[in-house]
Amino acid sequence: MVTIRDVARNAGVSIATVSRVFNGSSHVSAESSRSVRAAAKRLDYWPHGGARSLTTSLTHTMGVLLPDLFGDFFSEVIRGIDRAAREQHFQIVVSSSHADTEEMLAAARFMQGRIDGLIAMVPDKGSAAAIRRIASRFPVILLNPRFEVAGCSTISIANFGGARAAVEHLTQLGHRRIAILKGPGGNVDAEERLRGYQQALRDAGLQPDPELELEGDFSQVGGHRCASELLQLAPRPTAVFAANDYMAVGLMSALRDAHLEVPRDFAVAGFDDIAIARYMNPPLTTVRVDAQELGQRAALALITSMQAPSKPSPTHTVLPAALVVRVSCGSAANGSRAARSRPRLSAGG
Amino acid sequence: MVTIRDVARNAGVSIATVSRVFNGSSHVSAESSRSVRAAAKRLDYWPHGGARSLTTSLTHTMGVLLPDLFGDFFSEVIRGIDRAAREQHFQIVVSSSHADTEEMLAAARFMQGRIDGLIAMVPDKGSAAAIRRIASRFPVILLNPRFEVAGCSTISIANFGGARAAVEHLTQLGHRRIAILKGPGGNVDAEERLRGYQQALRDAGLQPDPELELEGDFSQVGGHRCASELLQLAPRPTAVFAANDYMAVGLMSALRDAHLEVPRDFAVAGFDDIAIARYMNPPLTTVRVDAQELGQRAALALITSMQAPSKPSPTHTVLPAALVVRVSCGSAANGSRAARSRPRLSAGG
DNA sequence: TTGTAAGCGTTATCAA
DNA sequence: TTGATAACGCTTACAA
Repeated sequence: MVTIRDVARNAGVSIATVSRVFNGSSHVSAESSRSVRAAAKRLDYWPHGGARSLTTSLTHTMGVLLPDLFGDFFSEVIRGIDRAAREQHFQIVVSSSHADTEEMLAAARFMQGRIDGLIAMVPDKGSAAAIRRIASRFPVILLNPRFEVAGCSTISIANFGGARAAVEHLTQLGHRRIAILKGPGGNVDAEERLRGYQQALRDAGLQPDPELELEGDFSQVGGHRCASELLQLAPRPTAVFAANDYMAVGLMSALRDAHLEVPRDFAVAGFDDIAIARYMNPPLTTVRVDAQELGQRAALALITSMQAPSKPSPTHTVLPAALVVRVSCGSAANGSRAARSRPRLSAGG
Repeated sequence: MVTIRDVARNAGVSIATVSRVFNGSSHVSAESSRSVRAAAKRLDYWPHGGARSLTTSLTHTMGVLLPDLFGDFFSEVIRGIDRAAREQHFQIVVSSSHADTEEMLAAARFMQGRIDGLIAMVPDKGSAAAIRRIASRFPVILLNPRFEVAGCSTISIANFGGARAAVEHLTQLGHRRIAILKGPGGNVDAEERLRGYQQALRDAGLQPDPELELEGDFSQVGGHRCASELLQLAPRPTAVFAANDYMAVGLMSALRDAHLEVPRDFAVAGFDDIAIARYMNPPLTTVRVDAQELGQRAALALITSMQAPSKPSPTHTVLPAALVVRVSCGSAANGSRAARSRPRLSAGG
């Protein structure tokens, strides 16, 4: 390995001078600068990032803790983080799928001394104490948090508002018996979307009915599985709100297998607006969430808070979730030809 | 920040002893060990990873260089890497979307001293020299490479064989005029799949026709856009092989808009077997590629090569791509009711 | 079994 | 403008 010492020797200067050249110090003669650069090029010298950050205690790296990396949503979040990070000349170290709090803590521990700050998405409430411990060591930005952590900025998605808008769309189309495919138990997003669903029902003078709340798991397979359960309900619902698009995809496929037609026999709405939603058959009415922006904002917030001279007071951002009306909910319940509702935005959570 | 020195002082021992306790050295008395652990707990001591790896010159981290992070494929690759890495107690630092070779090189340079090895996916041939430079500093595993780099192990996907199998499926169904939606120019995967398509045609005694090779870009929008071009071809093709599933999705959506039915009016085959392929309407016949395994194998290969006492000779693995027959290609060309071909595997590249 | 001290490859503080 | 040299937080001979 070529070190700063080799370059110094080769250029006939001290290591301090080499360091100065590479860090853009102005107090270097043109002559020295030239010979240092020449030597570095000759030797193909690459500075050792680890050593550098040991002295500066700046790593120019941010950690990312996610529950999983599966599917459009997480990949878009990471993409957003990566994009914003690169623009600010930051790298990211990613760690996901922690079986339990202990494993998550181990990952964070490992990052100690390798990152300047952390972006964490922790859907599990039991990890609050762990996050607090982590947040006492470096700046932490929380994504869609279930809990408050003193001093941590948060960025969330308007799960409640988005779900409410989707279900309101269904009630306005005349549907009275609307089922929901819930997300996995204990998941914040799932719970908030369920709340939004229930609120929209109440807003329409309907009573939430536990029988209509089907257990899902955010997966296509899960959505597919729910279909039979759905079809056994009596009287049969006329509409379904799937708490995410993957479940809607699975459900619609199962309905097709059962020779049921969407939206004629069932209105179906989803959540997330995954890339293929608009290309589905029929195109899926869903709630758009900008996962990439979630990541981007988090990265920017983190960099801001790391570069702040004193610990800034935390901010809490909620990204809007907008209803996107396509075809899968049809125009009106039970085939009656009511006016088709227009696309509308739901601004808050 | 609590350092090893604080723990030593608090426990009444030297820093060497603290270090020994944390590194599981046997030459420590039970008494010392106990008091060190107690002190560490009291102070909530977390070792500084960067400092540790400076002395050991082991970072327990691997770098990942990808062209992008968009879509199912890359997210599954990262997921596979992350999974295998965690099992071996490795972390990953990710960097993607490098506009040019210079930017990619900068990312690798930045990683110097922070990683033990690198997994790189570089679809651009012009980066060969850069990769060679990188590979001279630490072990590099190449994913789907376009070029050879001395000493680098590679893991690829059977693009050629998979595409050939898909198109062979179409010819066996009786199709004679088969178009292809090509991937972006300069992309290895795209080029290999095109080669496979052409070979399958020749195998069936058909002459590849440039007119039938439509320019695509691996995106849904691109697939959608190709539809009109496709429909203007005279005589009109009866089948289309899309070089990836996203384009197939966009194409099928456009065909639907044009009141054309798949597979009745067009047989459509894709490549990748993305998560929703089986749930599409109609379910998509495609070529399955295990992106996660690609990542997993790469991580394992990297760890193996890093831990080898001497530089091991490079290996070149090709992951099979298996044809998955669903509905989108129908049973026989032009509505004739030929026997439906069975799912079959294509083993090689 | 323990402690002292010499690194690891940098940056940063002094004098010169 | 330069060069010694002391950090940075840790591991690891080597001595005791």
